Amino acid sequence: MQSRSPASRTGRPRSATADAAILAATREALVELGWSKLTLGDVATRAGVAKTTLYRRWAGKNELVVDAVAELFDELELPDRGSLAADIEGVVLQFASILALPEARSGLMAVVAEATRDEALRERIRASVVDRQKRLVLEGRARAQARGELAAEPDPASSARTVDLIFDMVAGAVVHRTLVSAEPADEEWVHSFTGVLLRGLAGEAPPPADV
Amino acid sequence: MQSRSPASRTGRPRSATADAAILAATREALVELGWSKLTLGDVATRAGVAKTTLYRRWAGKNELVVDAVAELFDELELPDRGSLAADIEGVVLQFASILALPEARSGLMAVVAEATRDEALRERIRASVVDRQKRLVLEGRARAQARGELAAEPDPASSARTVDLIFDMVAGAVVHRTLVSAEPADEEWVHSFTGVLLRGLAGEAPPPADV
Amino acid sequence: MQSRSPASRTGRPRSATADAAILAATREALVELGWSKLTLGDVATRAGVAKTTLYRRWAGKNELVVDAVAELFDELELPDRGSLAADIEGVVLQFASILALPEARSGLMAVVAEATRDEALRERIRASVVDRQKRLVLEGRARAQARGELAAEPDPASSARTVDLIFDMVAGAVVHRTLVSAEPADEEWVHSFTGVLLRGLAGEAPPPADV
Amino acid sequence: MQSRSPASRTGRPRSATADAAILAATREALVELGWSKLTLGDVATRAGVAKTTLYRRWAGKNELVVDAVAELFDELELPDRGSLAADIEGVVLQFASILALPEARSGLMAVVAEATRDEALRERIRASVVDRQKRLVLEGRARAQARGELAAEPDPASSARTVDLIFDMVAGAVVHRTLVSAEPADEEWVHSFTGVLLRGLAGEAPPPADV
DNA sequence: GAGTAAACGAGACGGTACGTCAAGTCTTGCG
DNA sequence: CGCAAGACTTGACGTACCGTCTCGTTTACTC
Repeated sequence: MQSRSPASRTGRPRSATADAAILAATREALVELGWSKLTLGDVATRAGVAKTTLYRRWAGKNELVVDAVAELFDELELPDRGSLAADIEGVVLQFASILALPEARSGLMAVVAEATRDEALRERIRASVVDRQKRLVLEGRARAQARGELAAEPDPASSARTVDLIFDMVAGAVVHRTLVSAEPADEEWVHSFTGVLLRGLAGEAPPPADV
Repeated sequence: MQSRSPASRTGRPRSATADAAILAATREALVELGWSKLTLGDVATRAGVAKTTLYRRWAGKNELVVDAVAELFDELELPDRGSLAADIEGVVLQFASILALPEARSGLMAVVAEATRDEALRERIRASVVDRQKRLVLEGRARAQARGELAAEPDPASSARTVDLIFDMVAGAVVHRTLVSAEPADEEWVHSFTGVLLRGLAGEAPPPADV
Repeated sequence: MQSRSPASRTGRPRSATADAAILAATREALVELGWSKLTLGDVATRAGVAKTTLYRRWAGKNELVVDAVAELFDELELPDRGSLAADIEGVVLQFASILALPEARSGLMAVVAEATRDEALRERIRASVVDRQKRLVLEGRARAQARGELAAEPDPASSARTVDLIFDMVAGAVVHRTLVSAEPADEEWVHSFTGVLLRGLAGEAPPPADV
Repeated sequence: MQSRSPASRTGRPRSATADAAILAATREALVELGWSKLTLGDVATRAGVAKTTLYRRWAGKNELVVDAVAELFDELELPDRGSLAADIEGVVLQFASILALPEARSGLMAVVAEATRDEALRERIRASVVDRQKRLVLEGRARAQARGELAAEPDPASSARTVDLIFDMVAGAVVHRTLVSAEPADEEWVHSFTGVLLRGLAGEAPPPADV
């Protein structure tokens, strides 16, 4: 999250509870106010903390919100449901349920938007949010290959590209459904989505003539 | 965009050039400053217009940026490339090229983020950005069905659901690739993406053993 | 009040009623809002007149208010009450009753304050407000000299100085009483004031021991 | 001037120098621009202070100017010149010399005008400007009574009324001479004024026939 | 268990932008 | 050309947060 120079061993140590209180207050404020009306002064007040304490730990609103939202993704995991399709549906539903939380909806897109002009922020998001999800894709694929549902990809570079592609497709679709179309990514939708993802558009409907 | 009561026929009419100047200035400022550092006062100055003139036409930053970005999507069209796959690749590339513009990158995600807490804004985005793209999906599908590449869907409700799903998948994947992964949605990527979209994950790689 | 070039004889003539309506609306606004919150746009609306019409006649707020307030002083006159003391009391009470009107209180001091930095405005005030009152002082003195209550002053320069002095004393005292001390200049006060003015401080109280 | 709750002992203390700089800047701006063109933003800039700092201490232009002008009256005092007439001339000259300052001319009338619609402002003016002067009248009268120039007034209520009357007459005359007539209240004028004030109009000229 | 160094709360500080308001000017079309 | 309507530029308003800076106070380590 944030670290102090290892040399500083003297003086009063930072309050551990303050960190937690600030992140909780940030999420609370995100729910009530949304990203754009969230102010650091207000967060500090909610957390029962002085503004300086907050600035001692985070550089600004962006960094703070990334950390606050990232904690929501801690619980993601991939239970083995027996088949690739079921595994995908499971993890997509988990992802969708997080995006349904107002604190995530408000904050996530906003920091992504900010990150278009801030490389460090983009890296922070990648490290604390994206990679945590991408790990599940890797895990799911390995499992599917073990089951024989997917062939092994020998070339590591091409393999990485495929993972990235799939991840962009999964995460992108859920995000777009949830935030842009503003419709719930419920079980029915996830099922349809998984169908297309696995079998393609053509395979979805009765098989085409030839192609 | 914005309209006045049709009854108001008296008084000095609004300057038509001002509108265009403001929207152009907004895009310019988006490129240089990005969403969060864009200020309406600065936009007004760039447009050679008073702040009040700007506020007379738009309620705030969000509405202004939506309109400014929406104009970028005016040029989208779907040339007939002969096959569904080629059509998809064509339109996805067009979409990706717009998202590659800095004025779109900076602004689009931000207004979407704002829209999570503002129904009217969400509707404005849908009307001026999303629907303009969704039309292409409809058109492409009709063409594919005419070619026999896709079967006709008799049930209109299910048909609409399918269009929405495909649209979320296409737009979401491109957006995620471009803004979150921060990698270019170039021809190679679009080709891979189209492959998965049409034939599914399983069909992408060399066919699996059995299943 | 204001004049147009005598050459302009063509075109639509100015509405005579507009002038009266504007001045009346100005006084109404002075009562309701006071000087500082009075706006020309509001006056125009109250008068049922366009702002341009107002600006065509007056240069600004100051000039307009002077004219609006000056009309209040039109009615001042000096009935012959038989003695200098009674005449003074009469005119002072008249003056006080005008200053008791909210439209005068609010506006008069404000334009005087503005006039400290605007020679033309000061002249306008002098012409339309001050001189109208000073005339009464002259008249009253002539009458008193005719009655033998005051000796004639042969030197015209010294005579003018005395009139100015008396006028400053009378007007100043009433204004200060009314606006700064914020107490009514009622009959009792006017009587005491007139006593001091005519007989002096020493003569006011029972005569001092010696001196 | 302005005070904070005595309990507030925490937090960064207010800068003492800022207060002085602001008041000085206010007087400077009054001289250069006059009341109506004085803006708080400009004052803040002149004082090298942020606008917020200014608003933290004063509610608005009126209060600020009253305090800035009030400081000019700090130096008023009443040296014993040996006779009532000489004392009066002395203090009136002092008062006139303050009113001759452009910072006082511009500001004082304007705040008085504002005070006609603002009880709190009127009280503030009374406390910081008027009472400071009225004290001198009281002192002068006591001294004159001690000298035997004036008889003691046994009734306290009537005594207070007399002081108020004299004060309105003195202050009103000087103000009117200076600001409305826009003539200097120089020694000659003050001498004439004192003559009338002490001996009355009748006593000023060669003694009238009878009365 | 005294000293010390950093964290802490409070809140003032210099800034920047906000969104609004009024001033005074400039088109419109109608009379 | 006068006039009502209303858009226009300009510039100040008073507010809200920003991120920084004192203050005086607390709290843990260290000697």
